[in-house]
Amino acid sequence: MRLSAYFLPTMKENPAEAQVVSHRLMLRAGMIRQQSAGIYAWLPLGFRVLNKIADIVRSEQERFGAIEMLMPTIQSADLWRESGRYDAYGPEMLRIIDRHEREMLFGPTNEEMITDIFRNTVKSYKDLPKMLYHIQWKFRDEIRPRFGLMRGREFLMKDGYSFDLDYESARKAYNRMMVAYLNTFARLGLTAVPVRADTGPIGGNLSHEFQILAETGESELFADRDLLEGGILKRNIGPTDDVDAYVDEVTAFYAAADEMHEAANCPVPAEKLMARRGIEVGHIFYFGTKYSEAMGAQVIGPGGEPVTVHMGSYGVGVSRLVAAIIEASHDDNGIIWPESVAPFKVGLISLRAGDAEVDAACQKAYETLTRAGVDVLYDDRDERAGAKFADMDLIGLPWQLLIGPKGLKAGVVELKNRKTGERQEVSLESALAQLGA
RNA sequence: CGGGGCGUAGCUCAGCCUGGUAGAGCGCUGCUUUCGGGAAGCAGAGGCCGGAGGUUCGAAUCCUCUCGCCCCGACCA
Repeated sequence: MRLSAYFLPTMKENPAEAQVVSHRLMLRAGMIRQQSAGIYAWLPLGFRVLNKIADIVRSEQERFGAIEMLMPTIQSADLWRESGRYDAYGPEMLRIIDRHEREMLFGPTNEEMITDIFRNTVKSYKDLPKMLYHIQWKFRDEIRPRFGLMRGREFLMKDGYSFDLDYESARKAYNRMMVAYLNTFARLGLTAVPVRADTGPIGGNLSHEFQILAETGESELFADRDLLEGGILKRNIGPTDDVDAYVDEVTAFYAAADEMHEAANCPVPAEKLMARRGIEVGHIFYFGTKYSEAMGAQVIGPGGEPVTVHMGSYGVGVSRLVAAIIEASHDDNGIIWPESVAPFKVGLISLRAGDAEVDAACQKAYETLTRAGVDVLYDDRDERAGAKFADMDLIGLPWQLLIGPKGLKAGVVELKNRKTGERQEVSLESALAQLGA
C-alpha cells in the first residue's frame, strides 16, 4: 500500500479525551475514531489489526474442533425470558422496541440464541459433541465505558458454545478451549494467565478468566510465581497432545481473580504469591444444564431416553485485545506490534520522494516485497524524513526499510527493527531477502 | 447512579474572574528556499465559542436548563 493513497490520519498531539496509553496511541496512529462514549469506528489501519487478531483466534478455534457460524446482533426478548435473563440482566442490556412494538435487544452474548438453534436442530446423542462459535459485535450498555477499547460498549467478541452429553465430555471441551486460548494469546505475543473466576450472570460453577499482565489492567489477580515464570503457559499444546493432563498441570497452580481470592485460605505462601494487575481478554465457563434445562435442549441418548445437554461458553474480547496488545507493547514513540498482528510487516520509507534514484530503488523494493506476499506500507509522501520516521514509529510496524540518496551512493539501505531499535546498513538485495522477498 | 473536571479552528489550548464584534502554536492550501529524526519565510483558508432560554444597549464571558465527553467510585464474561 502506498501511503499517499491510503487513509491514515495520524496525530502529533494527544487527544484530550484519551487518558490510557492504548487509547491515545490508537487515536494518534489513525486506527480508530470515537463516535460516542464506548463506541468506535475502525479506520483502515485499526481494522487490519482487528482482522489479523480475529484470524489467529479463528485458526486456533478450528484447530481445536470449533466450527464457525454467524448469529444476528439483534435478538428477541422472548428467548431471554425463557432463560430468565431478560429481567436478570438489567440495564446493561440495550433494549429495543421495533415498529410492531415487539421487544428486541442488541445481544450482549448468545447463550440463549445458540441454545435455541441447537434444540431445534440436534436430536440425537450421535451428533454430540459440538462446539460452535462466531466472531460478532456485542453491545453492553456499561455504566461507565472507559479506557478506550478496554471497556467499550460495542465490542467485537469471539463467543463459542459447547454441547456435550455429560460432564466428562463437557469438561474435555472446556479443557480444549483453555488450551486453544493459551495458544491464541501466545501467538499474539501475550502471556495470558488463566485464573479461577466467578461465573457472574452466566452461571455455573467452573470458570477461568485469562488475564494479560499490565499495570493499567482493571482487575487484580493472585497467582503462584511458578505459574507465571515456569514457562508452562507457553508450551503450545496441540489437539492430539494430552490436553487434559496439561490442563490439570496448569490448573494445579494457584491463580485466582480477586473476587475468588481469600488471603486467609490461600495455599501459596506469601513469598511465592504474586499480586498483579491484569486485563481480562478471555473467559471460559462450564455451566452444565443451566440453559439447556430452562430452554429444553435435549437429545435422545444411547438408551432411547431424553438427555439434557451439558454446555459451556467461551469468550475472547477481540477488539479489547487490540488495546491489550498495545498496553503490553509500546514505547515513548508509539506502538510496537508483534509481527503476527502488525497491520503491515514493513514500512518502506523514501527519504527523498521525487529523487529519481531513490524513487526507482523504492519502487523496486515495493514491488519485490509485494510480489513476495510481504505486507508493506510505502511512505511515498513528499514529507521530510523526520515526519516519516515519527509516523512510522507511531504506527509501530515491525520493520522499517529506509532508502535515501546518501545510502544509495554508498550502495546501502537501512533496515531498522522497531522493537529493538537495531539498524543495519546493507544492500537493498540483502534487506529484501531478510524481509522474506 | 454519587463525586470531580471539561466543551472556543482539524489537534493542543489561551481568552471567561472584571461583558464591548474571536486568538496562539501545530495541522491544512499556494509559492519560495530546504530536505537522513516532526525545517524556515511569505501569502491564505478555516470558528452560530456544544445547544436552548434568560439578564443586558451589548454575552465566548454573568444566570438557568439541557446535551456531550473525560476521570474517581459503585458496576462489570
